[in-house]
Amino acid sequence: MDRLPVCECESVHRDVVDAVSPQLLDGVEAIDLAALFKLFGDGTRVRILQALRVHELCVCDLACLLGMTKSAISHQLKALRLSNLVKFRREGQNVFYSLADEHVEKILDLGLDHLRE
Amino acid sequence: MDRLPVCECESVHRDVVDAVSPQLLDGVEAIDLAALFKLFGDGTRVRILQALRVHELCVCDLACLLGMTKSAISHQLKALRLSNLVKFRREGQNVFYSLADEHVEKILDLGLDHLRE
DNA sequence: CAGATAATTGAACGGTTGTTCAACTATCAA
DNA sequence: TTGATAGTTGAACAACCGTTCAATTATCTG
Repeated sequence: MDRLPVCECESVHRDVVDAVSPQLLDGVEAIDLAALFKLFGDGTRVRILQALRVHELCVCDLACLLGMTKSAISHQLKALRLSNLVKFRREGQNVFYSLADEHVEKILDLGLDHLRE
Repeated sequence: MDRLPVCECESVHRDVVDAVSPQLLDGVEAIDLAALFKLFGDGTRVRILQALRVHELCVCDLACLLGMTKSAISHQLKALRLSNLVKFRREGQNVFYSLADEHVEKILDLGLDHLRE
């Protein structure tokens, strides 16, 4: 992700480029935004998130629903947790997960809208 | 992405799981949705998309704006093109790219909203 | 036609990432 | 305390992904 001023082009549209340039996402913002969407970019994680829309669930329930090991689920939940996409509460031996806020649902809905045209 | 009925858990919450199960994304849907978000999950691609919100741009312009080679940009544009996130028109030696529809902008905005709390 | 620039493509390389496996912690019950 | 179950963690491995590089196609100009 270098920022070298590489520009081999002769016929760049200077006026347009100059107009767009200040509205670009800076490096940090682009990386943060990409990191957010990256979390939605995995089949297991979107299934987890979609399931949590319906009801809070423990790791066990999710493993059962998705037909995967608790370890695999737990690893993905950790990623979602670290980015504040899900929250959790412990109750005895169980840890129940739920969606952190309504942004998550809106993003899922927009994605589904796009797929279904 | 197997679908083996692996469930090591003894204390699954049957009622909840049975209620959530029919509302799960099926395998294909989850993969398609993840594939869509995966395209937003890269710093270069989100910068390209954000730039195209402002004005249509040729490969040359984008390479200049992002400080990257035309080859790298072109590879990413191909991915965006294949998933109908951008459209393009040729004009002489230039190929101008622009966003395919307003879904793309909405998704970017929701992501930015989330980052900025 | 030949030459120059814009853009695309495929192979290859290195870094990232998701799952598995084994070990570990935490909580409850006897 | 001991044993059982829920959940977490780290290492390792394979699969995936983004950039680079070189070669190729497309278009315009002289």
